[in-house]
Amino acid sequence: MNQDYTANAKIIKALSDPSRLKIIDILSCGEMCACDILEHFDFTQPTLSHHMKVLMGCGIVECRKEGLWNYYSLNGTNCNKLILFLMSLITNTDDCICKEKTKGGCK
Amino acid sequence: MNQDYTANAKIIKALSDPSRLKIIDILSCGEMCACDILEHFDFTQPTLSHHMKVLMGCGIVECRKEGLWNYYSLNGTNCNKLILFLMSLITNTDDCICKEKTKGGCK
DNA sequence: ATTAAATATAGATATATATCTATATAGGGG
DNA sequence: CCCCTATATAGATATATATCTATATTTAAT
Repeated sequence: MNQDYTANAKIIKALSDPSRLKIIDILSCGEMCACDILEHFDFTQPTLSHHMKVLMGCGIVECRKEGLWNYYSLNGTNCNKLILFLMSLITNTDDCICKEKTKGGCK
Repeated sequence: MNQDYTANAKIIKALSDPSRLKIIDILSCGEMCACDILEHFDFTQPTLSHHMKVLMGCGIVECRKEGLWNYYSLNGTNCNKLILFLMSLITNTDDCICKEKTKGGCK
């Protein structure tokens, strides 16, 4: 399997959860500490910790530690790369995996 | 949980698999029947059937039946909607879920 | 040093899913 | 009607994951 598919699938998988989409939405306003993010949700602190780990594991979110607090923010570059990947994926480009259509019968 | 998050998470989850990303890439060239898509993969026909069901279930792929063959194609409108959702998600907009940053301490 | 607060980790559980083999269904051709 | 091909479904299995409770770690303040 092409490495691009695998690497981007990991990022996309990190975004495939409603709670994590909401976290991304929250962080789009700027950096925020975990305890303030948590107030937007009904789940427990360890669950948020898990979600943040997933989002950081794929490079879409970064963390700045300051005293007791973890300040999280979006990695804008990686967000943009994901958008560009998806746009190129759905766009018929010259280097597309298939060269010709199959209209009029298979094989 | 906001309905947008849930609905889009379902679409994003459908794209969170390397094989399904490859299928999207293949379909970006135009419609293709299942048997021809299958030739790009090592897994079995029922597995492809499963993947196509997932991709259709979220509205990102459509199917046109013709005789024995199923011709699959991307739903361009829904692809575009997904891109737009992601772009609005990572962009700090007026209707963002959080109104102010938390610089300088939490709570 | 003790305490309190923020976060992380461990372990458990329930659910989802990617894949397989085996079988069923459906449509076309002879 | 019978066979072949394309696709779907059923059922099994192994793995992943979202969540919880309980506990550990880290850092600051007193």
